[in-house]
Amino acid sequence: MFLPYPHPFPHATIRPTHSMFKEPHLMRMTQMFGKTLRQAPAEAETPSHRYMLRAGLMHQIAAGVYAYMPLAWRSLRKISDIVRYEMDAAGAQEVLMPALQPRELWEQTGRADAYGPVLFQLKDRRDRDMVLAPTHEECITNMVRANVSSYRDLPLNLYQVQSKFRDEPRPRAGLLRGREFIMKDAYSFDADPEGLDISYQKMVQAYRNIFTRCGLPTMAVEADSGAIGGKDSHEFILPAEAGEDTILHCKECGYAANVERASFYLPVLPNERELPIEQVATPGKKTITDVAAFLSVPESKTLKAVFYAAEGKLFFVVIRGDLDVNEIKLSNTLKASGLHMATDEEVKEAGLVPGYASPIGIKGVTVIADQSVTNGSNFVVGANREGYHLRNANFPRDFQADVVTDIAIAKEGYACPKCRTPLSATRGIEVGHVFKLGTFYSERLGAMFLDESGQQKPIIMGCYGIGVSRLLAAAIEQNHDDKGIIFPAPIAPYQVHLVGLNLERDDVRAAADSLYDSLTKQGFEVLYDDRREETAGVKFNDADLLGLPVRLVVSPRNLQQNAVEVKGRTEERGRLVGMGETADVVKGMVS
RNA sequence: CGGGGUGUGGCGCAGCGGCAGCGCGCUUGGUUUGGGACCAAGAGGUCGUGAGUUCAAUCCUCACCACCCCGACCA
Repeated sequence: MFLPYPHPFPHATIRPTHSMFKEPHLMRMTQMFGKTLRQAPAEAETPSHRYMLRAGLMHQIAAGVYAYMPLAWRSLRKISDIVRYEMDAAGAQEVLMPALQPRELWEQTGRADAYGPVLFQLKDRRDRDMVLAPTHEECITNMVRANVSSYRDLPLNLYQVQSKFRDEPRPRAGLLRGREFIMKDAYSFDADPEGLDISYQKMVQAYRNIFTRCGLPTMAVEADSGAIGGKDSHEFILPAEAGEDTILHCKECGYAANVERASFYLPVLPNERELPIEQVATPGKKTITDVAAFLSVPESKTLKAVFYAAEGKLFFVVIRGDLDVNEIKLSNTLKASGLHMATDEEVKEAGLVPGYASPIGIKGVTVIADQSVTNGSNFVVGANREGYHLRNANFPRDFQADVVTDIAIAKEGYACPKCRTPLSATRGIEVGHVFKLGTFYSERLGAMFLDESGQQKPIIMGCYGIGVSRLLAAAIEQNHDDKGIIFPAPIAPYQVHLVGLNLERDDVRAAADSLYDSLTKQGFEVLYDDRREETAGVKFNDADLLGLPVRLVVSPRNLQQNAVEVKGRTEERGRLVGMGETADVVKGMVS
């Protein structure tokens, strides 16, 4: 092999000690692709979106579709390397699956329709229906089916890190909700429920390790498992203002749940003697607030009637007046798709009077009661007659329900279901989600195995996702100030931002070059601002914007003392360190 | 899918029937140099697309497209 030039990376054989990258990680700003913007593009509002565009981390190609530029890609690689390490450590094996799949595969599980318009669909040249995979349960189950046939092949855990596609109704906030995004998904396969419990717990622990190692503390909360998920499901939430999820948690006992699923303790009302029912005139009083005030009773002594419609049917929902319906819980109870609040017309068609509807004497409509109707007595309810309500309605004396269950939404300040301490609310970003899937996919796709007694059984599955690209955005969402990004050290694109000032001076440039060289040789990842034409202010502002953990300044002023200024991104001001001690000081800051 | 908004140079914006402008960025030369320097000279635009009105359309009308925000939705 004959090289006409000196090798461009003379340190390629040096093994880095502080970096997870095996290749040399040299980068001078004069060479780096991507530039910073003083003003963020107008379309970006969320901090992470604005900073990622301003700092030259990514480039938008379409709504919810972005190209990752070198800095973002380095950060994403660090995240996915941590993910890979922990998944491997937990015994999972990495695979890579196609994004392009036949629609037929999705028809076998019924999810082609279930996903609806969110599923990207296309045709190949032979007019065959194809999809871009939004997730990979079908694909992996199909693959496992062909390769697992005995309990001896189990347990098994396979994972992938790759792009997934969802035609979201509304892409949002840059990488927080994209239509093409990078996701890590792991799928576990077990012979029995106990095995699934173990696989699940291993993944939960791996997730805690991953987020901790990324420098991103998350909370694991109980989550709604949706229509297909099994009984257990947890989300990993990164607290941040821009988050789309609301979490209720108890500071006393640690209970934490997504509001979609959170329950709460409802104080027991004193048992009253049931009084005879009576009608009262309540002209023009349609809302619970009005009725309660008009009759001088607390809202907890009223019952609220709410109507929902789904799949052409009307559902009469009764809940205590001081509570509100959680539509997700309701939807899970009804197992109906397309649930929505019924219109006044739909209500009238069922022979009911909006504003004065009553569960008493109702026929031909499914009645769902929140369990709160059993907590309290002598309620005020509608009389199903314009302008009238009934006093002293009692369950089950005066009305019955087809289902009585928990369909109430929890709110901040309500009592913790476990210890009765008032619950706190936090907004957060869902960065991970684990499910116990059960046998939904294995049954439909025929992924069976023979157990020890020779009996054929469906494999029991779990799935475990981490939004890798979303995690990057979430990290910035949680870690920034008015100057720019504040990267947690483990996922920063580079560890050190080396700023050279007055580089046209030979002595300064020589010192900065040599520090860059030396740190790089020792395995540090250094982004070297070697631009001669930019002023100090520009360089400092770019350093703040890019948000690398450590900033080093080599300048004539510092050089007089044979020193380098060292400043952490979050520190107010830097301190001078002898040139020779720089590496040790930096090491302490990034590890 | 409903409501709202925006499309003019790489980014931020102004212009509003009659020669397409400003700031930043970019190029060249010079002066500067520790928190987004200064002077001078330049390069760069099918004014989102199509149709219509008009002597004349970036501007008015209509349709479409794209992007953003709120909501619905988000296994």
